Amino acid sequence: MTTTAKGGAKGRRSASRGKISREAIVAAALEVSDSSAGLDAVTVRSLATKLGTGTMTLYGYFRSKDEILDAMADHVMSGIELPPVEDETPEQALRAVAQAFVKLMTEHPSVSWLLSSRVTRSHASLKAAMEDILQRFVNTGIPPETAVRCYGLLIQFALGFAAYQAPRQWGAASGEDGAELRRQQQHYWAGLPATEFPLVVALAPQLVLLPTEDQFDWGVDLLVEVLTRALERETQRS
Amino acid sequence: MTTTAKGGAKGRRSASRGKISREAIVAAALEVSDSSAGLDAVTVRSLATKLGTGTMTLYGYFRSKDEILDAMADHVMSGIELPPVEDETPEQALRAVAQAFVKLMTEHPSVSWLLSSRVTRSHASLKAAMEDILQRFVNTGIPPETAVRCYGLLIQFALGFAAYQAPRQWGAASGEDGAELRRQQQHYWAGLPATEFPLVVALAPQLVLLPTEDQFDWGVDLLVEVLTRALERETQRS
DNA sequence: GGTGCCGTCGTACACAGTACGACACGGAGC
DNA sequence: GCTCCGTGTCGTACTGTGTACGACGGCACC
Repeated sequence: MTTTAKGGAKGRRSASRGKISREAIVAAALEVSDSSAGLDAVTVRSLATKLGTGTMTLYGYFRSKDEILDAMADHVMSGIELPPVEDETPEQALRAVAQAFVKLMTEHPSVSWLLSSRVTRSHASLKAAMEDILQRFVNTGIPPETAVRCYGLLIQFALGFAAYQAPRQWGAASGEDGAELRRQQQHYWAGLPATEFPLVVALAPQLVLLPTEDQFDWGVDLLVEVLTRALERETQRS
Repeated sequence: MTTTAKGGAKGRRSASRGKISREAIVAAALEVSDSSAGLDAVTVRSLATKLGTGTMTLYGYFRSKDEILDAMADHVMSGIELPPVEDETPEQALRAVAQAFVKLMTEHPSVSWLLSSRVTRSHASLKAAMEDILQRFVNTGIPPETAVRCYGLLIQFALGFAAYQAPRQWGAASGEDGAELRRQQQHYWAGLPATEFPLVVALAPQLVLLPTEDQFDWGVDLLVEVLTRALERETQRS
């Protein structure tokens, strides 16, 4: 390490005085971002006042705000709950991982944004999750190279879904509920000139349903099916 | 319209004096965000100086910076190039749309972020594209409701892929090239303790390839295959 | 009882978006 | 012709952001 890095080290001697800690900061940040105002409300100052400290105190625990965001992604990712591994078929494994991901996303909607920019960034629990998931896939007989691709595809799908869904939830949290928001959106689409946008107008009810659980399940079903099929072909060829 | 909205109207009498216009602003913004510095570099002040005007002048053409970002997404989306429609199978249509999307994303990498938060936002060319794509799907015999789901799934996949890939490209643009970046990342993964992360270490070469064109094609192939299969089942059941 | 170290945080700076109001100009009316 | 006004331009300033600097104060150790 080139810099002295006295501050960010994890070793900090048991939080000497205050009840403030890395964990407390991350918890506060997640609380803020998940409730109402979204990621934008996560501000160094807002976190500081929420924790009852000065702004600059936080910089004793993190070198920058970006590091706080990383820690948030890290923390959320570490909370991924995979059902215990027992004898699994590839299909079961794929589905379990997909569902665990989407659970994560719906619990921390705002963090999907973080993750989509930070999955590649390397941190402890993130890596651990990656290892776990890959291991799980390989255990079911999926060839390692294919396991990587499955991993990528599933994450990508889950992230895309969450990112697509998140704005609605934010809107919902900041006032009206999701159903009302959908209703408005539907009327907007339905209100377009039918001669110009016949399909959009006709399919308005379906369009607003795009970011629903149903849609996600549909996608997962499809993905799992095709992945398992591809796997079968692969294994039986070799 | 409740407000007077004298400024933002499109009608502005032919840009009276300067060569500045809505289009010029959007073009400058895209130029900035696509080159080197990414979306963060798109700043009202930076755009103004790039256009040789005062900062506040831009607010005569857009009501807020957010509106500029919307216009960027709008413009990019309007540039989507779908091959001419002729007799298509559902599979061909799905593939064509997927490829058009990813082409868009790779041409304007930074904008994938915009789109993933703004696809649902309703603007002219965005809607037009949606209508076009839906129409195309329906023309090949895909039932309208399923067409909507295919649309959602493909967009989601493309956005997820682009978002996953974009950070690398940014990094690449701001100094080293992509290959070098991948090499570093690979060594990072390979350098983890092998006892703790055996699979990550072993699969480092594959992991860095995740955000590659190949990976995208693989995903598209899978998606298209499974969608067409689902379609066949659906049509033959009814 | 010093003495030094380290966590805390008040202050300040650069930069973001944007509201307000002054300025300058081109055309309409006399 | 000059005046007046609408409209496009933009200088200034306000709020809010992330963060560097340096002063303060309490604890452990000699």
